[in-house]
Amino acid sequence: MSKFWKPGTERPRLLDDEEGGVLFYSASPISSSGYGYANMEKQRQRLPVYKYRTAILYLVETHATTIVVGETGSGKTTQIPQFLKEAGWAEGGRVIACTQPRRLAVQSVASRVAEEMEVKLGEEVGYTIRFEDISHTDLTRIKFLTDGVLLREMMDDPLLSKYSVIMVDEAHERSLSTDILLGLLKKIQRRRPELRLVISSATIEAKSMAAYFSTRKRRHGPAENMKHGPSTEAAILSVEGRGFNVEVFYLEDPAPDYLQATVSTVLSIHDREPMGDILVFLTGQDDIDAAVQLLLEEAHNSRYQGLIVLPLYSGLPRADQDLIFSPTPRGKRKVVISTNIAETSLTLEGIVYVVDTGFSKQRFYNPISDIENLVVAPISRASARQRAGRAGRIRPGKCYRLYTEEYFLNEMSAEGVPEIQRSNLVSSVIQLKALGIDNILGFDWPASPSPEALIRALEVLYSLGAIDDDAKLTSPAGFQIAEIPLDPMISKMILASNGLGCSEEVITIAAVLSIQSIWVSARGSEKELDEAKLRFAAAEGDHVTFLNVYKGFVQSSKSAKWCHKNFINYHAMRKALEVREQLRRIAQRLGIGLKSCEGDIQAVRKSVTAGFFANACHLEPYSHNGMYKTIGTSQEVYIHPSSVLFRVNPKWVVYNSLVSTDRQYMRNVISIDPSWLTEVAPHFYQHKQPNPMVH
DNA sequence: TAGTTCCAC
Repeated sequence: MSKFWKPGTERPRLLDDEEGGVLFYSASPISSSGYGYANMEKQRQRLPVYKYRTAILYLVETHATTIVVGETGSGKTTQIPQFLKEAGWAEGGRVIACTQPRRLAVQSVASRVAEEMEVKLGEEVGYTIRFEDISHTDLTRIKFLTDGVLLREMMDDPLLSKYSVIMVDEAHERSLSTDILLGLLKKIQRRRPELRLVISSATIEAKSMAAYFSTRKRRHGPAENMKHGPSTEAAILSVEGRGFNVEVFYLEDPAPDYLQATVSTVLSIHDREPMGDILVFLTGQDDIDAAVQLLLEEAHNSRYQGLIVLPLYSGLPRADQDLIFSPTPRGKRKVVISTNIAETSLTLEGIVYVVDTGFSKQRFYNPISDIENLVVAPISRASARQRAGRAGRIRPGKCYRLYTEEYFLNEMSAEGVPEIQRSNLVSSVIQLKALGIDNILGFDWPASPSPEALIRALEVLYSLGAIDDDAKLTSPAGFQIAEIPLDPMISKMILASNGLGCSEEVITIAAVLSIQSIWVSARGSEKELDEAKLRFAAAEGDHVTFLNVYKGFVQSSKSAKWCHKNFINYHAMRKALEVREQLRRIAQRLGIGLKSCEGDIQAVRKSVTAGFFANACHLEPYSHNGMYKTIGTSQEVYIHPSSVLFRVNPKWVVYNSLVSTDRQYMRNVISIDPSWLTEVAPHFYQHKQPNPMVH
């Protein structure tokens, strides 16, 4: 039995014990199915946000920016856009926008609001996400969209002039596109004082967010301007949520092995606590598979019968993910072992117990080495609170934190590092350039990225020919690269394929590169996967292999069965088709004629080189273990074992990306002729001539 | 012979 915690021996803690933030109210819940007699309007009135209707409308009327602090279940996302519409903010052809970081949220919130307003989705209430525009130019008054889509809309309409109010939801998550959007909206406000912003944020961030939106440069215009316009001080309004109390327990002493602590805590809950499902937060597939294995072994023990153990992570095949949502049979207890996908992206009903290991995998970017790393790191207090909240959705719950209270209060950071400070910024910088933001280093960000990361991004864009000596977008290349919604290196590859007569093929490659993985990696069938890969493997490398897979998929009439037989992820292939179709349309708009090279693979390889010349590597002479060195910085790198070129080790290669584990591994590799480097990127290689005589 | 949280245009 676990020696890490003792039920009943610790003082129960409510979640509002730190920093004075009231996080969960124990008001009685309302499920949408629980009140058969209540009509939609009555349900709306029961939401906590309803009693703030007048206050919200007053603040939006009188303030340029209103920050609404609201916890899960407050109803802010579905109700505030409706309040605004009812108050007239959508009159005169104007539109109310509400952004979300995730596609799924956009879809579900939009259909909920259309239902409440009793209108057809896509007319008065609509939504837009990538690949799906369910909105109507003339009819739609409330529009839900991802923040990425709204950023794209700015390319056509930089002042977002059709919107009267823009609500940015989940701003506390500090995703890359949310932060860029906030920075741009602040700029737009200066030009459009009539625009209103509503920003939904979590408790702790609210003040710094308000300060960000309140600092306004003094204008030289007449004072009357300020008198008649809305206040430029951001208003803050707090709305309680409607979760249940969640009791939080901490370890008395730090756990030496969080995997073991997880297993014993789960078994202990199963042993002593009333029925209710358990959600465990671990870091990645490896940990999760190991924990599932350990628990399944225990489940054979008769004491622990009745445990249904399920893994959950994004790479899991769809059918396995769906098991999570099947109802728990009577007398059984479901244990879901998940990555942080269950923290925000997926909501599981029926969870009463949460086990929080205090770690997650996080991306970190080093602008000096230009390498993005995925590392296991401690979560923030905000994340810990979010995880705990997952236990309080259907009734009062319990959260077991596998770390000490002292650690939580004194060691954990209050907030995570915003994504913009952890990422490669090449895509973001070109997007800002395309919107006319010339002074990238002076841009007023909600959280400033490091100057090194910005400079590195500018360097990459310069080497791609996307910006000139004055750091201005070049015409037409820079504008075209910005227009294509992909990594600029991939966009450059597509542009180059035009002149080389292989745009058909290169667009396919670009589509496949932009999705996670087209292979099915089921545990225990690695050998079969490798065999399947060999059926498609091309001597030139992974990019050409993708072309073979795509061809086979199309020849099979896009069959799911064919995919299954060949260890190919059917859903990934469907997505690749969608991306390909979008790229085809954009290419046509840019005047890139669709042409097939009819098997002239050298043209394809040259196009890849034209985008990824900066990732060129050569095999170390006399290397026995396949060690390569990068041309630019002479870093040691190796071909990833999942590549078809693994152990083939051509002398010269370019790679799509690096992953760092114990070594730096190149993923998606293609062999090249080094003379192409000076041919496709003379400006880049004129001072560092790759020497074809190395071998 | 390794193994990747998540999101998005």
